[in-house]
Amino acid sequence: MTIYDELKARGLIAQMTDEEEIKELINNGKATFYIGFDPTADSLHVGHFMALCLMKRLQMAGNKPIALLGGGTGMIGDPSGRSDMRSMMTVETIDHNIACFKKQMERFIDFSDGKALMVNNADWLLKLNYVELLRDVGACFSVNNMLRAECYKQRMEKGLSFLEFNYMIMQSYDFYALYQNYGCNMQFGGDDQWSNMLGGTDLIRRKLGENAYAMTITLLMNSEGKKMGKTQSGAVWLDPEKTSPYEFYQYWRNVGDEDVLKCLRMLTFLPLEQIDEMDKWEGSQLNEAKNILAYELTKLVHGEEEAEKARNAAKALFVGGGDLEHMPTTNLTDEDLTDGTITVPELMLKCGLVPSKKEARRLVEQGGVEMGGEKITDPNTVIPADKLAGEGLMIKKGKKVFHRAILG
RNA sequence: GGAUGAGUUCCCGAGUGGUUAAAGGGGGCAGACUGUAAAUCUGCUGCGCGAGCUACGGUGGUUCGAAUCCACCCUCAUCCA
Repeated sequence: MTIYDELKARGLIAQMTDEEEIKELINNGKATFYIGFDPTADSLHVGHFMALCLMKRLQMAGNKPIALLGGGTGMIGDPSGRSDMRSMMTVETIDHNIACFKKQMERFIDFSDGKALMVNNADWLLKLNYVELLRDVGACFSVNNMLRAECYKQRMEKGLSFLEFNYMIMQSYDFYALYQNYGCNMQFGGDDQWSNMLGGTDLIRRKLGENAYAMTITLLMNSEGKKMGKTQSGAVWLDPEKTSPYEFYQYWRNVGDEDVLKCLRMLTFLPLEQIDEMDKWEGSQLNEAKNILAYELTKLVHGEEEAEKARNAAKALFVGGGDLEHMPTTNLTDEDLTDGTITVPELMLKCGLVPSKKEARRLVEQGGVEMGGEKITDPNTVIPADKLAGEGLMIKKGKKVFHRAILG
């Protein structure tokens, strides 16, 4: 199976400029392609992870990836897919985020011996001279066309600043620069990047009279049409400090029935035959598919050891047996106690299980809290220190949030 | 630069001097049912044990009392230049 067919079979391909040419390039390892990552946060998330997987897949097929860090484009902010303006980031934030991205990418993509490159568009974008740039590439862009681009159209009502309007030009310039300096002939990106990417292939054609290609990958949406990889408290991060391997595992363990197979195809490296086999499963059998999905992804992102721990913890908590050692834990000290005791709302707050004590009280009143296997019925219940000693106290919030509090 | 309109709690959006921690919806959380799924039904949804405190773009003011009235400022949209 060719890499192109595989990508297609996994449902990863959304749009592309020239199917035949692209097939030819990537199937024969002739593509030098780039994917851009704007440093909008201090960790990569699931969307980035898909892009990294794609890089890896194409790299394994002999193509050369360039990871482009958006130190320059991050100064502007991509309006694509947003209904409001991004808040501007300071240079310090951008630099810090880039450093974080770098660390995470290196774990995932092999950058040794020039097998892949990592470059920062700050290196060329920041030194551009305004008038020079206008004369150089400004004439190649039609404002009429730009306004027709989906990413701007959506903003015509809410408003679009000139700053953001220029994002497409910056991204197009990136492709143009990479094409000239690194022989980069393809760009990949999320489907929301389509118009920005076309800007680049157009620019290369107009300026150099040459062809470059673009292909987008399907955005990972759940069956309700929402972007996956988001929780009510924000993104599912790849940084274990921001989203623990256990939480990460649980996120995937809890995807909807309709979404499991899609996720397996798009996100894991499991052979397609195996996934097709699982496609026949139905009903509660799908739970096994979810276990596999969660395990595979945790393994990819956090390594086998962490994946095992997360799986064991989940097993212990939901099924019984297994060890409880790796469940989410908060260590308390004597200072957290008052006269050797702590109230239930306070304890839950310290464990980060609730945003406020009020919320904890509400939960208790609604019968959503168990401690040490017993339902708490009175919010004023006081927990003595000895219950928190040793193995600690197991707290259950709702049906599937488990936490352990240990004193000392 | 001119004219008009808007900024409300996580989001959308009602409210236009006290009875408003603020209708309604969405989202979220909890309970029931389940398969750690979906759908459905029920309850909750600013903080505080409480007295109470903090909130309606910002700052001042009028008033016994303001999200609601006044002044100035900021931000955004629409039309005109």
